[in-house]
Amino acid sequence: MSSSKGAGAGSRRRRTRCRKCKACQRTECGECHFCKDMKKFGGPGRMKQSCLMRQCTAPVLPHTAVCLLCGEAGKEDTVEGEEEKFNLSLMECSICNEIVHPACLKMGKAEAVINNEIPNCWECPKCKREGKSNKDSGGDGAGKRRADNGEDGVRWKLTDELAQHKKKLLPAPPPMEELPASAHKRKKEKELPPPDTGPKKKLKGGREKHLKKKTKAPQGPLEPSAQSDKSHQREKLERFKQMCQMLERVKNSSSSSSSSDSDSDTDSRGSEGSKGEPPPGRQQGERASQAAGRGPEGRPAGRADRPAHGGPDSFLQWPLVPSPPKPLLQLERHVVRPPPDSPEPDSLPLDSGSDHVMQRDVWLAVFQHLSYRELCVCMRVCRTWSRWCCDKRLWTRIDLSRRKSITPSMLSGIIRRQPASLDLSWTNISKKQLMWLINRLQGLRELVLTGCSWCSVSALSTASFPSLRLLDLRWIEDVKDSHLRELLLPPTDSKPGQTESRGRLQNVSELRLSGLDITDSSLRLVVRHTPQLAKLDLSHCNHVGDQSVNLLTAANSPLRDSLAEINLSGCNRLTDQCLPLFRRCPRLSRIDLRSCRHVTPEGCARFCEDSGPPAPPPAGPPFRCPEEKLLIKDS
DNA sequence: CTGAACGTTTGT
DNA sequence: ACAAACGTTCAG
Repeated sequence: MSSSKGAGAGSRRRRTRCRKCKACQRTECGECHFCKDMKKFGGPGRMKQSCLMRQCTAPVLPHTAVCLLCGEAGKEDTVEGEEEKFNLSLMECSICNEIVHPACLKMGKAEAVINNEIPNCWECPKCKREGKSNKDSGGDGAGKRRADNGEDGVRWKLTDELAQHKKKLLPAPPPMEELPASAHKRKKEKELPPPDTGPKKKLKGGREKHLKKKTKAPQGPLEPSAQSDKSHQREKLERFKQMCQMLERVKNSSSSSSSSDSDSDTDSRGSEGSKGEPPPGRQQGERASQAAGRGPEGRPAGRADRPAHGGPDSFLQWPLVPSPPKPLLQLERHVVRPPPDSPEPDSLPLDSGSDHVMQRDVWLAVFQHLSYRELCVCMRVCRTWSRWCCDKRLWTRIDLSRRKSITPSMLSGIIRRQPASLDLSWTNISKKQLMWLINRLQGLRELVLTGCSWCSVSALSTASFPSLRLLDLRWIEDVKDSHLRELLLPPTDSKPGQTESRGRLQNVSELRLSGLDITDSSLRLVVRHTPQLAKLDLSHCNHVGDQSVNLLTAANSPLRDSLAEINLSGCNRLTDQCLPLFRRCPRLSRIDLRSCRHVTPEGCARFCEDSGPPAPPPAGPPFRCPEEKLLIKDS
């Protein structure tokens, strides 16, 4: 086969639509060459090209792209700073085609030339240092560089130059004859019942046209009509693209004060930024945001029924673009599919044609006793087993904690298995990955994100989790009150008539916030918006003090009745004064006050005395209050 | 050099 | 499994 595949030094990676630029949001014109070719417009469908009016102006790297050096995807949304985002984004070199994280390159980036017209595109320092350029191939010595130009940027299809360049660099691939015969023989033949042709329709069609041309343009002079036609089309296209880009630039400079002129990114979703999303980085942010969809909607509007509600849409609209607001369309990328049912088929087909006597349920009963590793082995046995072994009953807990990176295949693997409990702690999962996941795990009951960065965790603020019972946000970096607010408050877009004006964590019964710098203002929100809370972990929260306990246990706090366990270990602002407050909570059966410097064993002893039988000696860890209220305290 | 054709990748 | 469409090849 063509060697065009290997990850070898910079084989070309196909780019894909951004889905956000003006062009992407257009509908097909139905009139250009390519539209006319499409089956839907009555054409033969041979050209397989997108409508000229829809040529994306900022094509992005596909989701499957990974860094050549470290093998990981773009991670720009795991960090905050502009520069860090850049360093962790994937950049594709327009010369050597390699895709890398700038951070993974050992060399300084000073020499690199960033192409502002195309997301995630640069001339890498390596190529620059070696003095390579993609112009030298063109034969026209006019050494125009790609980054400055207007034109090259507009023509994002690098095909011409790069193709030639490639031809030069790589030895021509073996001719690999495709006999014309083999060329026709394709599966689609059956779908092509064109009136006049037999088995050779393709060929014929092609030739027909060419013939036509020939007859029309005998030779010498280029046929004027066709020629001008084409150039006209192309001109139109280029003008259109330029316009798109200008629009985007204008928008960016006006909507974001960011210095970077490159943000083709802020484009369509710019207006949504009003929701308090962290500002996207530079053009690279494009990729992330497109993937993430950045739906501001609390709920990732399933495509199923989007009642044509008028109001709330307005804030989604695109300020500069008169065309009908389509942004919602993009959310379709996050369509929430129902978790797969028990994987088909019901029985195991044998080579003989009959079915194995043991049916799926029986096999599942067997599989249930296997470790995850063994299950994975079974999945390689046959197709049917591969499906069965993904049954969500076999994968109720998936633990990916401390994985160096979360790869696309892991993500899809998770979705296939629909776990009830997912542990992603101490991973560098990115926001877009997390968003992608949670929108597809509507049955998730436990989510552990200990030690992730808020940049990523903020993905939670864009979805709702009706099934979630346990949320673990311990030791997340950089969490501010405003962040938690975003997470805890009900989605602002909840419709007036909707009963669902409730918080996202409505049904959460266990919340772990250990190690966060949250203040009472966040706790108030917790009180209000997690009414089912039975277990609360606030250990090592520096700002938690007696007043916090007062809040949690106040008469108007729903938690007063729901709380069963509270962990306050390491909260050094707490004093003995908080102890009596716990008596307000009838269900409270476990209070962890270890390592609370200002809570004294004596105080604890008094507390226990008051609430019951004799106190134990006030020393020697752990100190336990021998009552149904279990108070844990060290010396 | 151009554009039709098409294998192949990408996303759903 | 399928639809869309990217990038390359090759006839003209």
